[in-house]
Amino acid sequence: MNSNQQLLKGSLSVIILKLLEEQERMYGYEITQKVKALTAGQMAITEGALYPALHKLEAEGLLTTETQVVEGRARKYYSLTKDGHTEAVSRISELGIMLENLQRLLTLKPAI
Amino acid sequence: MNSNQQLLKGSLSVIILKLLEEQERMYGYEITQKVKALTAGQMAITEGALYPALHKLEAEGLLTTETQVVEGRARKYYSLTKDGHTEAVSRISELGIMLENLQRLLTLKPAI
DNA sequence: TCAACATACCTACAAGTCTTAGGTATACAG
DNA sequence: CTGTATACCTAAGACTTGTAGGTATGTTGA
Repeated sequence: MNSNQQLLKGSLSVIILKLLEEQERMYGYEITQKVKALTAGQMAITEGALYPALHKLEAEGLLTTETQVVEGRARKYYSLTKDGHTEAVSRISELGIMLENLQRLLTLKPAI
Repeated sequence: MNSNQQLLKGSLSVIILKLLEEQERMYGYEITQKVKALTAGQMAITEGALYPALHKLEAEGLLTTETQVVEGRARKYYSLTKDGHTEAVSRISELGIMLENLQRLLTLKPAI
């Protein structure tokens, strides 16, 4: 089970919020590709995790959607609401602190 | 729910393995205190998560235990087995990569 | 032509981890 | 003698994610 593509709990929704902070509108498939590209294929968001996460963020009022047909295929674009932006800033900062702490723990030197 | 003390899924067992890499023998309560100290109180391992995690690592053969009474109280010391050491090295490296990827994603600059 | 692959969405179920909320017991300080 | 720190533990539930499916269109190459 522990392929190195596994995500860390709680990070997915923050990643989504972060990507939407940097790019006004994104659709699901685009998000999976972007993450793959940005991590040189080392991280992969599964669709079974992504779509429910998107729907949850939408239900929480953090995202709005707009469906559009492009090249014969339907795309559902997501963007941040005002609340979404606020939450994004807050959650990104929290996760940042968490990552710093984890990195500090992992780079400990033995206290002889 | 989202107190900033939340852990990231999968990180707890790696933290345990890492601490035991740096310190031969540790007991549960000691681990909770060490993590609190090393992160300036920003991260707290709950006992409800820690003890099951320790038991699981032991069941997997990565840790061995030795109980000892100190100052009237029983302490259960955990240390790495040979397999535990191997797994520790591997999991620490994997989590490191994951943290790097997450940090890269979180520190993205907008691509105008 | 038609098979395979990329694009694009979705859900149900299971697996797994963590939090919450308890429990027991000893030592020590006020 | 009450509260706090130390020290262990478990059960139940919440929550997130992975697995494994499903549908459908467009493109590419054999």
